[in-house]
Amino acid sequence: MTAETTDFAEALRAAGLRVTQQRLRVLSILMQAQDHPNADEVFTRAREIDGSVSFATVYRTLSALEEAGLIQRLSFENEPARFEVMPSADHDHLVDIDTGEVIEITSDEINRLRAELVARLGYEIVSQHTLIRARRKPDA
Amino acid sequence: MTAETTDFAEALRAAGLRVTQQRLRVLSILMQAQDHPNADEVFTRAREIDGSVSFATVYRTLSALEEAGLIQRLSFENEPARFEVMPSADHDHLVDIDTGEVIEITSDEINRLRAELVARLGYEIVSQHTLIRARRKPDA
DNA sequence: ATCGATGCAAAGGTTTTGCATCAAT
DNA sequence: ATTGATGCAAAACCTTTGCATCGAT
Repeated sequence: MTAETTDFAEALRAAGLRVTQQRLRVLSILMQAQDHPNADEVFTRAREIDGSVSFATVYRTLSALEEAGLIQRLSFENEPARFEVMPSADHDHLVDIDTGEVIEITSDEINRLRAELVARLGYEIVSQHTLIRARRKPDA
Repeated sequence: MTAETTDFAEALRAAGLRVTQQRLRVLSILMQAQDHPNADEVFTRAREIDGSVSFATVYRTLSALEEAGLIQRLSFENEPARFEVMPSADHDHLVDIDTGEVIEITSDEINRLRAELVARLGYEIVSQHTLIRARRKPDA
């Protein structure tokens, strides 16, 4: 077991989950991913490594990891949910509507303003996510 | 035809769509809605008025109206898409995770900051939406 | 040995689509 | 009359679930 998978294993145990090959695999796929794969893509990548992984397990694993706070589910418009390892800071996503490329963006100031606004309404933020659909500026 | 439906009719024609009973009905339902109904709820409400409206038409109509810029599709997490008439100003949604209540929130300052941020990346915002899952403050 | 996790297949819920008919232009 | 819109039913699509088996503890 590599140092990397040892870390994963500890995180899983800390969340009260059994350390299975499948979970290590899914976590590792998401940690290595440069993009934001959906369940089907995670499944395909997992299959390349272990031909016996099932669809059901991928879905169950993704839900379990989400509930354990290890990964985050992203709900984009009109497409299956995508996943990413839990980010350290709240960040949002910009989708290039022409290429489909996803860019992560962060603004502490916006986060602060939002928290204030929500607090004024008598609420506490549990989670938040901004989806921006944008197009490259032609004159950029 | 009431003044209200005349307005709808003009909006439809301006969008290059035929003015059908079904479209007027769906638009009218969304304009009167105090909530953010999903396709199924729109269908049910339409059925109460016209027993012949079909599911397929509701979905096709919602997509057509969205493309025409008359209504907006809201993608919440893990639930079917909801719809609202196109708002004059960009606004976001706060979902009370305990009651399911949806509250509309707006902040010109946040919108401005976001536009700036996106522009700096060389993009123009096509649409944007923030979903905040929140819980009432116990000590509010 | 226990009991949670898995794989398979089948079902569930939401949305789309093919096609004949209808109705707005 | 033309052609887009509708209704119906069937399919597609994404996700969840029942159940027998497997494997982590």
